[in-house]
Amino acid sequence: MAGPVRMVLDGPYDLSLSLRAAGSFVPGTAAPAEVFRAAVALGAIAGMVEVRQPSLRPPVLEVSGSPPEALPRLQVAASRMLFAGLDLRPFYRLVEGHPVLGAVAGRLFGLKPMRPASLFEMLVIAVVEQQISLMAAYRIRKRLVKRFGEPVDDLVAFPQPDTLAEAPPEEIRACGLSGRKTEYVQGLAQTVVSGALDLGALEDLPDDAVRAAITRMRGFGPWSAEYLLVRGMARVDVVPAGDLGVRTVTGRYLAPGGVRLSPEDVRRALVPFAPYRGLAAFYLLADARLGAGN
DNA sequence: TACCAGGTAAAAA
DNA sequence: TTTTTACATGGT
Repeated sequence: MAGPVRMVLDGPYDLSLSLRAAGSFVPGTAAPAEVFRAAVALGAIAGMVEVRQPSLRPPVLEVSGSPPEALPRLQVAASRMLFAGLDLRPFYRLVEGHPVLGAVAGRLFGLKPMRPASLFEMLVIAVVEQQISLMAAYRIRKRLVKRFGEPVDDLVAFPQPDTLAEAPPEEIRACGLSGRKTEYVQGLAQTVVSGALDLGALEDLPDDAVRAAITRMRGFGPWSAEYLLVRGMARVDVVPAGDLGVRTVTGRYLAPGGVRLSPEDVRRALVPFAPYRGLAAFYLLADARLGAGN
């Protein structure tokens, strides 16, 4: 293992809190971790990266990883996964004084989302999570990773597009995906392998162009495109307003009576938080999860 | 047991 | 064109 490399972030960050929040979205939550660890695909092989936070103020991160020669790339990957480039200060200024979001941001000071190492993984997760509970989706994802992923130490990197493209459909179904979702995942994998969809190039496109590129594929509707934008691409103003979890939590926190909102009402309720509407929704979801005793 | 859970495409009306 | 329906798993 090489490193650590030291980074100082712009604006507040609390890795421990962010790990706890990420864990709260996953069933069977393990004991709260202080160290972020992930397997990262590096072309033909996979590497492993670890991140620690020795100092909260100023927010310092220490990144280590293996193999040693991949440390620079692993550092880039870790920065990406932890939203290291996102400065929370303008968001906090925006919600300061808001009766609900101000209080939530105060409780969750330093919280940032986490995202998968690749947009491909985010898109597969989106398909897996369609319609079924996060609990069920998590189990299915774990089976996919175990069956098709690349082991590194005690971790497993998410399967590569070519692996899923070439896999026998029945083996993907055996992980718990429906026949239809198996077609979606393999269609995505083939589209990426063939070069018809350049995931790297998406990063340079505006939101609407990304939406169009994603929804062109069978199995990827508006929700999946918005999920990719906000969760995978850090477009913090994007909100999947049709998302059941978002509709429920925005209702609970922002609507009189606390009832689940319609997608239109979700958009209305989040208007004051532009250009951070997606981040605001994430804070509400995290607050609900963490407060619920998870 | 039935129903719901961070949707989508395809069939039926 | 608009409205149903099928899909798979896991918790309650």
